[in-house]
Amino acid sequence: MIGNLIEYINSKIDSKLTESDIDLLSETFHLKRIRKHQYFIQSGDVCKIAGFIVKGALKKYTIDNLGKENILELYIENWWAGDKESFMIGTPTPYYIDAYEDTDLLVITKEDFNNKLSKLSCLTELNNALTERQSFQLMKRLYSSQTLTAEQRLEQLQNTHPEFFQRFPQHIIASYLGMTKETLSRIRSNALKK
Amino acid sequence: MIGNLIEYINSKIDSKLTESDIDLLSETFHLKRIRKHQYFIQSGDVCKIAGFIVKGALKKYTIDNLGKENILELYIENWWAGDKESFMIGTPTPYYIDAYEDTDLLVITKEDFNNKLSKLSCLTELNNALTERQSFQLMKRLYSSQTLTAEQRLEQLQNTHPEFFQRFPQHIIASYLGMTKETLSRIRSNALKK
DNA sequence: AAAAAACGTTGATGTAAGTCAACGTTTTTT
DNA sequence: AAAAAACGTTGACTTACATCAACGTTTTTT
Repeated sequence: MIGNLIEYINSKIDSKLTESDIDLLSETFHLKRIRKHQYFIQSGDVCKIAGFIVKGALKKYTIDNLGKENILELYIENWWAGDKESFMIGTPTPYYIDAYEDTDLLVITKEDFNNKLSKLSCLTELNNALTERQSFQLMKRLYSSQTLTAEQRLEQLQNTHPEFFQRFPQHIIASYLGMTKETLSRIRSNALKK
Repeated sequence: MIGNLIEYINSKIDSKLTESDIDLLSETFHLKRIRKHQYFIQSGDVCKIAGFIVKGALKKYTIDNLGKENILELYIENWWAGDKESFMIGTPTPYYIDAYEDTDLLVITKEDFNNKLSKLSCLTELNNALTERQSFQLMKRLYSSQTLTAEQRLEQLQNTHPEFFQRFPQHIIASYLGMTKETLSRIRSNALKK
């Protein structure tokens, strides 16, 4: 289990993790299993853990006053799940995250993150790099959301994250793209006719 | 001029800048004046400088194939202007940034940022904190863009950034909010009738 | 194996917001 | 002071996409 995390970190940093780094990681991260449809976090929670996905798939969303899910992020293997703002600052999260497949996570508490992992400078750097990357991608998604048509947004997602289409059903993809499942279905059937 | 930057940094960090820190900053940042309508960066440029706004107002936007501006960010005093992705990674920017008012910036080159400022750990930390904050805000804007009506988005901006309404004309605010100037105008006149 | 739930599609209809165009007012330029 | 540009508003019309509803298929649960 922890092997996936080690491999992931090594692939993202310039140096390599030492034996003692790996020991530290092994005793700090814990396995958490979530079955399909179970929550990882719920709106109102303070997000006290962050999780690295070893296996499985999750979705992050809000629920509006009509009970409709608005999906904001999709997560699969080798991604981090959680609400970073709530985790870092300690504010209640407005989001839900639940498992779309049975999922294995390696989780870490805020305390361990602050106390134990701050010693691993490569991890702090990795965290910073990921935050930065996340912010670049959000900028692009915001731009797409404001300026592209539903059809263009679909095409873009097919280019940037083709794997999502293998893992999530169409109505979830549609919500992630900010459109209804009916619209997505019609776009696809029109595309076929061409 | 540099006083504004010092004051800004001191207000954002836990400690205070030392005399030698201030000397380093003074010799690293340079004043750049941009007159109204001039570009700070243009699409295709590699963004080699980042700028702290001492006085003035700028807008960041793309231009679509019909020549229409899509405004992504608005900047005023005490903000940083630039395309961070292009600045950090060295890729050509897809954005334009130009001055909406005559603007004074304190700018720093990528080389100086890497070589000189890496010595100031408080600045690296500030940079990381700002990136993180930026990413949280982009998440909220993405959510708003995908789920709120034009009217709700306007109301939200009036709460979060009332200052924009003093500094930018309505058609710029409208574009920033992802709607047309006509829609914004109609929303406001409807709101008045209530 | 049967029942229930989840999923995807299609048609009819509704609507929020965009487009186009004209016009008055304010600001900037010369 | 005159001309030009920028700005904001309003009306008529269009459109992309949402909503509502029904139905067939596939997957999951029991």
